[in-house]
Amino acid sequence: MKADKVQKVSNQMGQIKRYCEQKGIKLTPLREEILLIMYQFGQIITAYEILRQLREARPNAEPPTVYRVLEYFQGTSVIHRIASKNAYLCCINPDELHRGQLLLCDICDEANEVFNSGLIQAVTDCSSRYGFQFRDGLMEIHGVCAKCSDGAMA
Amino acid sequence: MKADKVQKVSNQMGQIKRYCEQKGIKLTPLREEILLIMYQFGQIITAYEILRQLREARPNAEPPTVYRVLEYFQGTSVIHRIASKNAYLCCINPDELHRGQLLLCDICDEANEVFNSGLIQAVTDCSSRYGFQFRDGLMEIHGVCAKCSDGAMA
DNA sequence: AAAGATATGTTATAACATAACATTTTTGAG
DNA sequence: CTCAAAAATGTTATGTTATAACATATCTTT
Repeated sequence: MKADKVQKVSNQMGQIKRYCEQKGIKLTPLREEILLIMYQFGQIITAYEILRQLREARPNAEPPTVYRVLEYFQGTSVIHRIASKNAYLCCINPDELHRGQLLLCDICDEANEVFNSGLIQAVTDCSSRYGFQFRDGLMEIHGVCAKCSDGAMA
Repeated sequence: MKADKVQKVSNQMGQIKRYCEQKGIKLTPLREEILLIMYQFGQIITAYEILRQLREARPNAEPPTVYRVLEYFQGTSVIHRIASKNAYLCCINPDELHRGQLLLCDICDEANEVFNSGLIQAVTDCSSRYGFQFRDGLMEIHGVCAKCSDGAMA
């Protein structure tokens, strides 16, 4: 792994640890290992991919081990579940109340989490026109990312 | 089943048959049976629920039988797959290019398909700010429907 | 009637997720 | 400190969703 990536992951781990301490979110060795796997993976990841990697250190790990940690972190806004991909992603900014938009590239599978309050407002307004109360959460938006739409790709 | 519901389902079947004929979408006995099951169910439905019902008439039906029909209809914009629910729904208005918004009630599971071009514009605009090309499709919006937010519910 | 395309049948398994109960570890009250 | 409750993790089994791969049947066109 390249040095700059090691540094990046290390920064992310430091940041999330501070966040968890502030919020009273308990980290355990298992939970930290799973966060580390997710940050190192650097993109959306499935529960079973986490399991495969976790087994390098813990050969006896079973699905519930992973799913319980994922559930705990979802409940504490540390990670998102991406329903349309059956995958998970560490939240870029848990302070933003765990909402925002996820721009999902259908070509390269890259996920870019952004926060646009105008769009949240637009959805809220549109919904209310039908008497529907929009529940703030992560909105999954599918399309093609900048890299993939810039020529280059066949 | 109540008479008005029978009438409604019958109308829906008539409408979709005309639509398919216009568009060159081939209906077969199996495909019609599955559409009928979906319209009669009247809400979002899982592939395995369709399978259970299909087996009343075709006891030997297996998952691929259902999934292939669902795939065919998705490709022809006759039904939507709802990723966040692992479920399927007949499209209210296939002519609207198979896009729009699906207001999904997290309490009663009701799905209401609507079409708001302003919202599509808002999402397109927001996405493009990040160099992302929004792919028009069904947007899944979670929240609470009018019925469920009107007191009454505990 | 034959050839190719389309649709469906059939068997097996992959991929995603949770229920239920056992054990271990942590935490807090007394 | 220590015991009891709570929290976390281990373990086994199974539920749920979806597809791969190959066989057979039907339809279509010549």
